[in-house]
Parts: sequence; structure tokens; C-alpha cells
Amino acid sequence: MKTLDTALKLLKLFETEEQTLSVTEIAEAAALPKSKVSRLLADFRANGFLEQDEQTRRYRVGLAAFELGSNYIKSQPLAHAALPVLRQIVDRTGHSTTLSVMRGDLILHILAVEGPHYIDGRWRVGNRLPFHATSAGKVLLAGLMPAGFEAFVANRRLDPITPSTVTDPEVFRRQIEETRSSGVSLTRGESAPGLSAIAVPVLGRSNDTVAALGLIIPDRFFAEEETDSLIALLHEEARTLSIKCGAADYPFGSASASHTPALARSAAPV
Amino acid sequence: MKTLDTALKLLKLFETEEQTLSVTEIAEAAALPKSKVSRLLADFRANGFLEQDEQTRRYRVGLAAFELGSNYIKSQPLAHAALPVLRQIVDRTGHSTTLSVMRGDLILHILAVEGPHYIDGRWRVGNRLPFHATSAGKVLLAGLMPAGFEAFVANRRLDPITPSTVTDPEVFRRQIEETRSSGVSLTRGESAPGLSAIAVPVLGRSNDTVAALGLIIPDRFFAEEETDSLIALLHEEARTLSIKCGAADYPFGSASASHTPALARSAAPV
DNA sequence: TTTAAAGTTGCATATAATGCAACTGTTTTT
DNA sequence: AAAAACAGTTGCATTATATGCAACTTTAAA
Repeated sequence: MKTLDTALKLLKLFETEEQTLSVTEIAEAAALPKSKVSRLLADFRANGFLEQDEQTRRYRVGLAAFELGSNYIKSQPLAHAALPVLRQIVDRTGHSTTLSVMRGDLILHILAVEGPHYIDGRWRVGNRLPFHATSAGKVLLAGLMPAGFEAFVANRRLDPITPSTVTDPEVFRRQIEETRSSGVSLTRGESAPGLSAIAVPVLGRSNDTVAALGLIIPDRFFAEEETDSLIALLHEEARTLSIKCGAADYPFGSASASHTPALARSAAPV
Repeated sequence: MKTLDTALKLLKLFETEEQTLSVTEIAEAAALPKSKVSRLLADFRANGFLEQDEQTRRYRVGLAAFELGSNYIKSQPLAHAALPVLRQIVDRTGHSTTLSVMRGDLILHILAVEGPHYIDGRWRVGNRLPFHATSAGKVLLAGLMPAGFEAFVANRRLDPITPSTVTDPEVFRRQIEETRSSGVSLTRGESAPGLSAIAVPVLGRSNDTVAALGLIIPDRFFAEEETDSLIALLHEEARTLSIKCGAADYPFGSASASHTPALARSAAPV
């Protein structure tokens, strides 16, 4: 099944930032002869998975791909179960809420419900952000066991996105460890100035971290004194969701008899 | 390029309502031997376009497909240009706003910005609804020229979704004609009880209808006397968007010197 | 007008897809 | 509990299908 395999690798080039791609660009990127690429793309186009600009002949993602992709939310049990939960969190807190998963070396928002405060498009569904500059990313990394985490940090540059982005591997490592024990990460302006975020893990069947549930809060609406109750709320909802996903236990937040009941706040130093 | 072609046809089965599909179901639906289907699906899985349930072995849409699909919005010029417009409409009216296109014999919401009033999940991005029960659908049908419309009505059953759904082909035809001349469709509870909708066309390069821009309004928040100004606002924004998409002219609403300036309201009889 | 570049198509060749049937594993029936 | 039925995957020879080169067409630049 090599034909389909190379075809899908071409399609994956459209998952990146590039808006449109030409036959030549794709052929070069994939190190394949143009004739082959041309034929494959034509077939994707015929099936609606790619569209071709009439003028420039450049290809872009097609409606069939969009429609297929939007079924992910409906068929993925986690995402499906999470939608009402996110809604409720927005209702109760007034803040935009997201559900994020790992995807390669970035985090991907698979679900987002926006609150009344306007937030930059970067937080919309389908957007990707680096691990080290987001609370969701830190929660997901903390879910990897030490070995996996070390592998990540080893060959990764912690590029600064804003002046507040953590770039020191030691500080980063310590934050991840704190997140691992407290089950929460709080970041302030690390990926966009003036924007804070709180995230907690959602656990799956074998109590591994399968997603991060988080709030995005513009600083001017972020009341410091509410932090603890927001974290408690997130933990509460993440517990519900985790149990629904088959997790045996959710060891964070107050309702559980487990460890670290109230020190959650100390998790992610500003 | 027959291998890719059959492979994509399998993938398209996941665009439908079905949440998950088994190898056997797919093989039957596509009239292909199970061995072939099994191999193709395994390859889609290896590339992340499909995921397989550990227990049931059934397939569902994968994360790669989701990520690819979400790039549609970014690379499709219309959708990309429309996002800020929708945001502005929500800000100004307080109502949820959608952008919809034709997709087979259903309409598909490719963009949606939710207002403060809770609205049923059916209006979320990626959802499909029948033409005859939605204002967006009527606008899109009105954009087809008479021949195309007749072809549609001819072999189509106007199944009732609610008691208010239009099921009489003659009434339906008249509504489409009125929509064609007025450039607006207003429906009340035709696809869900207690929910009204207003939609106007967005025109493309050759002044054909490429999308429908619409509001979804729960009846209890729908102030009758605002109807005209809502329609005017939609027309105004749709004009901006149409010009951006290369339309030479936008013949609806007040700012244009064209025809039917103020009778918009008479468009879609309740 | 000439030259260059991008994209598509024809064709002989070899590679990769095919379907059958056998095999494994899981669920249902008696 | 054993047997049967069913769902899914894999081995293998056979042939259809994808392949790359080069010629060709089309669009853009000089």
C-alpha cells in the first residue's frame, strides 16, 4: 500500500502553516517527480479533498477535508463528551475554555467555547501552539512520564514567544514537576502578552493524560482572588470528564481523598 | 490513479452521520473485498487520518483529518475574510452568526460565531442541514438559476422537520423566487421550534452566490421591529464581503443604487 | 518575439495492488 | 463448555496499475 501512503504524505503538507502549495513546491518538499505529484493532486481535487485556484493553479485544502475533519469532534468520545462540559464552564466563569491534545511537537485545540471577552484567533479550534509557552502544553508534558519528558526537553529549543516565555530548561523542568504533582498549570502572558491561562489534565482509561482542559483569561478580567476557585472548578469538571473517559481515579482537586488537596495554587510560579 | 480514488471513497463514508464504521460495513457499503478495505484502512490509520477503537476495532475519523480540515478556514479566501465580519455582526446584534455553503444536497456551516444566547449544537461549524428548512438553504438555492433550482425541486422530497417546515413544492418555489429578488430569506421555526433565522447571499467573482450569511435567533430574543435593521445590517456586511470576494456589484440593501431597496422584509412569508 | 518555467500527458516497464483462501481471534449459539 | 459463526488480517501468484522519462502544452517573464 505504497501509493496511498505517499499520497497521504502529500496531503499532510497542507496541515502546516502554508496557505497554498504549487505542484512544484510539493514535488520538491516530498522529493518526488512532478508527474507523480500532479496526478495525485488531481485525484485529490476530483474528490474534493483539495481545491485548486483557477488563476494560480495552486492547491489548498478542500471542502471534503473540512467536512471529514469536523466529524472528528462527533466521533471522538472525549471531544463529544467534553462539549457540554466546556459550555458549562464558560457559563459559570465567563471565560473562554479550551480542550487541547498533543499533536507532534505542538499542542492542538480540538474544542473551544468562547466567553464574552474577545480573544485572539490563536485560541480557536484547530490552532497549534508550542508546548513550552502554554499552560495546556505544560499539563500535557507533565502527563508524559519522566523519560518521555526528558526526551522532549533534550532536543528542543525553548524559543521565547513573549518576554515572559520560559526559556531556561531548568526552570521549565521545575514547572513541569510542580504541574505533575499539583495537576494544574498557570501561565501569565507566556504565549501572548496580557493573556493568562489555567489548565488541568483530563485522564483516560489507564489514568494517563489524554487532554488538557483550560481557561484563557485576559489579564484585565483576571481577578487574582478567584484563582483558587477557578482551579477547583476546572478540577471538578476535569474529574467528571476523566471518569466518563474511563479513568479509575482523578487525583486532583478537593473532592478526591488523594494527595495535594489545596496547594494547587503554588503550581506554576509567575 | 485508481487506488487513491477508491481509498478516498472509503474515507468519504466517514463524512456521513455515522460515528464509527467497521471493516465489514465499509466493505459492504463500497462493494469491495474485505481484504482490500482492511489494508486501505490500516494505511489511513498509520497516517492518522483514521483512528481505530482498541476494543471494537471500529474506525473513526482521526486527528490528522481534523487538523487538515481546520486549515480549510485559513486557506479558503472567503472563510478567511468572513471571520472578522461574523465577529462584528455578533458584536452589533448580539445574535449568533453563520456562514454556509452548498455541499451535496445539504447546506454546511463552514463558520459560526456564537452570541450570548445558547443555541443548539446543530448550528455549530461542520453541521449539515437540509436546504428546504433553513434560510441559508433558501438563499443558496435562490442563487442557482431557474434550471438548477428546478432540477433540485424535481427529485427532492420536502420532508417536514417541524410543523412549520414548508412541504408544498409550490409554496417553496414561490419563497425561492421572492428570495431571489429580495436577496433575503427569513424562516421561523422551520428547522427547529422556537428558532428563527435570517440569511442573505454572499456573491463571488462572477456575481454568483457562493455562500449564505445568516443570523440564528431564539424567538424570545427576536424583536419583530428590529427585522428591517437586521436585514439591512446583513446586506451591508454581505456587500463588503462580496466585494472582497471579487463581486462586481451587490444588488441588495440600501447602499446600492440597484433595485428593490426597501421591500426586503416581504421576502420570506411566515 | 524569444526564453524560461510550470504543469500535464503518452507510453513501455516493473512494481505494487489484487482477490482468493487460509489463518487467527472474538463473539454468539446450542 | 464446546461448537459454530463471524470479523479481521495475512500469504502468495497473477495482473493490473502506478511509475518516470521525455515530449508536449500552457502560462509567465525577458
